[in-house]
Formats: sequence, structure tokens, C-alpha cells
Amino acid sequence: MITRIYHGDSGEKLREIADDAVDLIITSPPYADQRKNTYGGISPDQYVEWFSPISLQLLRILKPTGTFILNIKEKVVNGERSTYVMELVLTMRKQGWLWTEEFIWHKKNCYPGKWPNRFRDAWERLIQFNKSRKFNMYQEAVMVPMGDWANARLKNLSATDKTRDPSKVGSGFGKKIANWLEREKAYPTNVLHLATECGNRGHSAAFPEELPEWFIQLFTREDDTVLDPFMGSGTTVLVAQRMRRNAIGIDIVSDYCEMARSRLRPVQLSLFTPEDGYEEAQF
Amino acid sequence: MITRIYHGDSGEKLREIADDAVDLIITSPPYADQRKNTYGGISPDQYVEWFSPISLQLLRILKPTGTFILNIKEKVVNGERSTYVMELVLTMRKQGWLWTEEFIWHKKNCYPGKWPNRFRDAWERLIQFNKSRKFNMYQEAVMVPMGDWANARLKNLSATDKTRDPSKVGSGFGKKIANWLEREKAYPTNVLHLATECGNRGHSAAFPEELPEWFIQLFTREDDTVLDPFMGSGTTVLVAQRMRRNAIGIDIVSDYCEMARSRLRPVQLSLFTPEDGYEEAQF
DNA sequence: GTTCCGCATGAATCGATAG
DNA sequence: ACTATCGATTCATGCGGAA
Repeated sequence: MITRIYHGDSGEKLREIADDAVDLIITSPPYADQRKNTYGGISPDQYVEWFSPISLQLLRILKPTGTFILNIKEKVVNGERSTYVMELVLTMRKQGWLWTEEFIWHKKNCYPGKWPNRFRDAWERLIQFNKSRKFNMYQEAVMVPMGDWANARLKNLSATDKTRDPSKVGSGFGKKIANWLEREKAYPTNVLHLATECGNRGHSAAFPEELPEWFIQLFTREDDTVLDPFMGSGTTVLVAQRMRRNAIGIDIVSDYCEMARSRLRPVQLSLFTPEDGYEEAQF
Repeated sequence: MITRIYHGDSGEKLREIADDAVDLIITSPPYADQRKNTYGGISPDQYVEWFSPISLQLLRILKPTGTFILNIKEKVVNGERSTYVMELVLTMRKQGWLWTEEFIWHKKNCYPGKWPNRFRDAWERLIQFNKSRKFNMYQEAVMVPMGDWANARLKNLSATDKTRDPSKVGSGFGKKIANWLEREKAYPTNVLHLATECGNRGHSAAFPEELPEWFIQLFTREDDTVLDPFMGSGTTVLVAQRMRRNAIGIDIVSDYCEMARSRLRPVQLSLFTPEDGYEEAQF
């Protein structure tokens, strides 16, 4: 298991990665015109033009069974939502990407504020792209407890019913009970309810660890490889390493690389087995 | 206060409506390839072409201060999400519409099912378009109790709840009440949590009454005019009438017009004042 | 009168089968 | 091959009848 941190521009560094090498790409690129002081601020007009060569590289290095999750939200420009996200999706489809799904990240504690013609923005897009129609998805890994329905009805089952003699399994009644119990968990939907992280860690767009964790559970297994080409403070890489996935993080800001490295080291020391490695590149 | 029901094609009937006559358009047009038996089913390829002339008419009849809420969701075609909604937004902007905002309707009880590469779809788009950057928005009318927005049932917000006693305005006591209200209530976000109506309530409606009610509260006042060019069973028109707004409903299916008419009549008889009118056109 | 349980019902999606 | 139709899958909700 290897964790690699690259310092540099994604458009450049991605070329050093081999074809079909990555199982999951999950990233939150700098939004248009945001975070000017760190990333230089890409204007909405130029956003697609800026991102296209990168998405082309990502298409090359992703395994045919892999998935790309893009966390993005269009900003308001002159009273209107910008259309660069839509244009980006259309452009990426022309590159060969399949637009499989769009998850919604509902931010329970969204940014406060009040405007005369607008409410607070409490959601972001998590756009799923794939290279082919057959991709790896481990749905059982992210099942959630059912709603009140099951709880309300299961509570009536007596303890003896639940611990019924296994020999009874196969009889009508025993079978039925087993079916009930299996229904305690349900598959989730394409709407994620997560709070944004409060402790900001110095990075301006840190998302909560639960977000990469959920997608890493869903789309990878142990020893698979996860990439974040806009690593920031390194949340995705950190979570991937903790979950025993190979991880690659890239960021153009050296301070972020340093921060990610400092968050990774202790974990590495305590958990890595001898064959595991840790590589720092281009510092 | 007048409620009008038109039977016919929206592309045709909208021409009979004057310029700048409507304060709020809220509708849920037939989704591509959906509702084939009733609406004929527009293919995803032809969707923009089909809707463009209608949105052009809507632009003409909307007041400059008015708002257009479009409820829509792209379906999956051959494993991919269709792009016709994105293309529609881009096309409508070229027509002169402003894409002001996109609300998310989180459907708590979405359609069930299980597939190897996809979770259940639990959200729909509520895309807000405007004719100009200055539009009417009455944010106080939809404030919700502090705490979980999902628990605040919108149906509890009756019209009388929002009309403050005029005698209290200006007095110290009234001011204090206002302060209390400000403390107890918060502005909502752009994510709405509503369950769809199941068919057990006698009629099956595309969306729950709370949905048009919320937007009617937010974007109109009494005696304003609300339009639904794809009326269906008439939920929007019914709610608008109950909230003492003028309402116009159009549908190409005569059975739906009949259903809407039957839902409207009893309300009209019990609530209308003498100067109110009810008009049935083109049955 | 409560509470509880059975049941029908969705603006869904995939894969297999049929023309 | 390419489209049209069908069955299977699945879960929150509210109504009606039962305990």
C-alpha cells in the first residue's frame, strides 16, 4: 500500500501516471473565481477550457471499471447561476466520459447569510462519470438503517422470535422472521445528508471526511487506488490511506502538500506493514 | 379573483394570454419518454425542440417582476443521465431567460428498486428562471421554525398565519412580537424536503400541494396571477385558488381538465366572495 | 379512541424476451 | 442490430380494518 503526494500542476503531473491505473478519482476542483489568492482564480468563461485537458488525462488513467466523482457547484455571477458546470458535462461527454449519475450533497449547516433575492445555498453536485457502462460498485458497503417503518414494526417481535431455533428456518414462520430481520438495512439514495466540517484546517474548501469515505467504500476495495488531483489539505488521501487504499494526491500549492504530509505521517508510522511504502515526490 | 381552466395544447393556448400578465409560472411538464399513455411521450432527443416554443410564450406572458419555476428531472437512457435538461437551460438563456437558481426537491419517499450500478433517485430539480434581475420575492412568507427544516410541515403554513394584525404594527408590543418571530424563525435554504403523495388520497398528483404552496407564498401575493401550463390533475391551480390568487391552468388531456374542475368547484362555492369569478373555457 | 398491521401505490431502472 | 414491452426489484407513505 503506497501513498504518494505530488506537488505541481495537475495538468502536468497527471501525465506521469500510467494508463488504466486508478480505481476512483474523487476531487473538488477550485470553483470558478473562488479562492483567487491560492489558485489564481479561473474565471467562469474560461473554466471549461481550463478543465478539459485535465479531464482528458483523468480519462486516460482511470481503469475501465473505475469511477470519477466531481464535487462542484456553479457560483452566482451577476444574479445568475453560471452555466460552466453544464458546459463542462457536455464537453466531457464529447471526450468519451459517460455521465452516469448526479448525487446531491445536502449540506445541513450551509454557509449563513441573507440576500434579497436568494436563499442560502445548501447543496452541491457530486457528478459521477464513468469510462464504461460496467464499473465496480459495492453497494452493500454503504447500506444504511431503514426508516421508522421497520423499527416500529420490528419492535413487536419478541426476543424468542428473533433467536428462534435455526432448525425452524425453512418453515413458513421462521423464514418470514428471517426476511424481516434482513430488512433492517436499506440501500441509500442519491441524496447524501452530511454536515460540512467546522474545523477548517486552513484549507478553504475542505469537505467532511464522510464524503470521500462514502465514495471510497462504494467504488473501491482494499488495495485499490484512489486519486485526488486537487488534494487541498489532503482529506481524500488521508481517508483513503486509513481505509487501506493506495492513494495519490496532487496539489499546486506547496503549503497544502506540506499539510497533507504532516497529516499522513503519524498514520503511516503506526499502521503500515513492512511492505507498505510512503513516497513523497516533487517537494 | 378568477380561476380559468383551458383545455388544449399549451403551445396554442398560451398565445391567448396577454403580455406581462402572469406573476408566477409553476409547472411540471411531462418528462421525456414519460407518461406516454397520456401525453404521447416526447423523446429525449426532441425535448428541447418541443419545449422551446412554449418557453418563449411563457417569457412573453410573464411580468418583468415574475418568476418561472420548472420542475423537471432527466431520465436514464442506456445507463447514462440524459442531457436534455442542461440543453434546455442553455437554450432558454439564449431566449432571454435568466437562470437565477436551482432548488432541490428531496423526495423522501422515492421510487423503490435495486440495480447493479445505481441507487434510487431521490431528488428532482426546481429550476428558477426570471425575466429580469429585479423580481418579487417575499421571503418572510416562507420562514420556518428554527431547527430541522424537514420537521416543519409546510401544510401548517396557512395563509392566515402570515397576515400579521395591522393594528399591532408600530406599537412597542408589535415590535416585540416581530423580534420574537425573528428569533424563532429562520429563512429556509434552497433544499426542500417533501414526500410525494401516494395514490391513496383519491387523486394522484404529480407533486404534493406543499410544493406549489411554498413557491406561491414566496413569489406572489393575494390577487396575483399563477399559471400552470401543464396542469395535470390541477394541484397548482387548486392551491392557488385556495390562497386567493388568480389562477390559469392548461392541459391537453380533457380528463385532467374535468378532474381539475371537479376539485375546484366545491372550494369556489364555499369560499368565494361575490366579486369572485370562475371561468371554464374550451371544454 | 388509540395503536398496530396489511396493503396498494408510485414522473424508476435494468435485463431479458419478442417483433 | 435496434426498438418496444414486461417482470423483478424495492421502500416510504397513508388509508382502512383489527386488536
